[in-house]
Amino acid sequence: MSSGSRTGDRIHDALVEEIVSSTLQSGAPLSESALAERFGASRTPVREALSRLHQAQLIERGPRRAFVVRSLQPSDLAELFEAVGEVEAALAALAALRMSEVQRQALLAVLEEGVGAGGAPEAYGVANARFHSLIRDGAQNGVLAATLDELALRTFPWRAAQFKARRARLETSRAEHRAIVDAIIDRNPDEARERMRRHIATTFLTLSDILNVRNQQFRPASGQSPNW
Amino acid sequence: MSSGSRTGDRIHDALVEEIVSSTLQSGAPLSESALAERFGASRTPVREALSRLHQAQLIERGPRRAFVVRSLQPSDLAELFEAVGEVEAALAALAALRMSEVQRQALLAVLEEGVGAGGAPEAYGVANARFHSLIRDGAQNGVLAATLDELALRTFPWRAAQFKARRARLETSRAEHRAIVDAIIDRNPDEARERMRRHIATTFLTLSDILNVRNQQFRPASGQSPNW
DNA sequence: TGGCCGCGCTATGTATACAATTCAACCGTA
DNA sequence: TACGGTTGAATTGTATACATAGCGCGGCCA
Repeated sequence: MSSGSRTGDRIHDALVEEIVSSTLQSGAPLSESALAERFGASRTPVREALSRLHQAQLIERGPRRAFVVRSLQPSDLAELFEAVGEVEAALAALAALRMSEVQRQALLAVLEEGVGAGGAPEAYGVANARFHSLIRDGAQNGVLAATLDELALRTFPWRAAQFKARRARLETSRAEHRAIVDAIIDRNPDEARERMRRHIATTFLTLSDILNVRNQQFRPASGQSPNW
Repeated sequence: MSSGSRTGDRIHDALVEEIVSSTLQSGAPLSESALAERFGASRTPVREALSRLHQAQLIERGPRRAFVVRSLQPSDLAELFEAVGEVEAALAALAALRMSEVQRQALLAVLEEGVGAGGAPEAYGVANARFHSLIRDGAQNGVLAATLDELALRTFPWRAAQFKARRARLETSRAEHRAIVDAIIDRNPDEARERMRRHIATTFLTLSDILNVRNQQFRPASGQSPNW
C-alpha cells in the first residue's frame, strides 16, 4: 500500500508516521512549499502525498485552502470508535468461523505473552497488537481487513496514551481478550462479535475518561507506539 | 466529497460515473495524456483524479505503470460483498436502536413504494435505493456511512444488471426488506443485523448466478442505474 | 473615528518541460 | 532456432513556471 512512485510515497509515509505519533498535532499547518523544501523535493510529489492523506481523512482543509492536521470533535471520535468496533466485531465473528487450528493455537498463545512480562505496559502493547492482528487475518477477508486498517489509522493519535495512563485497564483488557478468544475457539461467531464490540467500546470509554480528566480541550496526546 | 479544486474534481466525478456505469469496462486503459486531451486539461488534474480513483480501488496499475479499470476476481467480489454486508448489517443494528419515530414511519412508507408500480424493475430500484439510504442515515454514524459508500461504490458495476435479469428476485427482495423493517420497528438490533446480512448475501448469490450463467468470464455487465 | 473598498501578498491550482523507468521488439550470436 | 542483450518508444514521475483565488491590510471616504 505504500511503496510506488518513490518520492511521493516517501513523503506520504513520513507524514503518516508524524501524524499518528502526534509529532504533528491537530491543526498543524502543512504548507506545500514548506514540505517540499523540508523533503528536498518539488511541490508535485508533496501534493500527491497530501492528496492521499486528505482522502484518508488524516488532514483537512484550513484557511487559504491549505491543509492542516485534522482535529476531531469528541462526537466524531465516538463515531470513529464505534465504526472501528463494528468492523472489528465483524472480523471476530468471521474469525470464529474460519480460523484454522494453527491460527487458533496462535491466538491462545498470544494471551499468555502479556502475562510473562509482569504487566509491563510496553510488552502488553505488543501482545495486544498481535492479538488484534491475528483476528484480523483469521477472518480471511482482505477487504474488511483493509477497511479496519483505514479506520484504525485515524484513531492512533488518540490511543497512544491509554495504557501508559491506567495500569488497571491492562487487567480488564486482558480478561476481555480471553473472553473473545474463548468464543472464537468455541466457534461461536455471535459471542465473538458481541464481546469484541464491547471490548472496543470499553477501550473508548477508558480513553475518553483519560482525555477528559487530563485536559478539557480533548486533544490527542503525544506518544509513540499506538496500542489498544 | 466531490467539489474542491475544480478541474480535478470534474474529471474525477466523470470517471467515477463512467466506471460504475461500465461505460469504461474492466481493464480499460486510462492514459494520462489521453484523458488530459479528452477533458481539455493538462495532465496535472488528471493525475490527481486518477490518484483518488486508485485509492478508492476503482482502478489499478497495469503495464508501464499505467492505470486501468480494476477487474475483480470472483473471490475478490465475494469478499467485497461480504464486507458490504457486514457494514450494512452494523448500520441496520444501529438504526434499530436510534431511528426517530419519523424515520421509522418513512421506512415503513418506502416498503409500499415498490408495490404501487406493479412490479416494474425501475421503480423498485428507486425504492430499494431509498430503503438502504434511510437505514444508512438512521444509524446516525457518519463514519460508518461513509465506509459503506466507499465499499458500495466498488460493487456498482456488478449490481446494475441484477433486477433486470430476474423478476422473481424482486419479490423475495421485498420480503427481506419487510423483515428487516419489522426488526427495526421492534427495536431489535440483533435481528436487524442478521436479516440485513442475509439479505446482502442473498443478493450476492443471485448476482453470482446471473453472472455465471451469462458468461463464464464473470465480467461486469453493462447497465445504467446501479440498484440492489 | 469607524466602516468599506481595493490593492497586494501568499498559497494553492494548472500547465508544460524534462527525467527516469518500464516493457517489448529486434538483432546478433551460439 | 533459441536465447540474451541492447535499444527504443511510450508512459509515468518530477520539477518549474505561470495563473488564479483567498484574505489581510491599509488607505480613503463619510
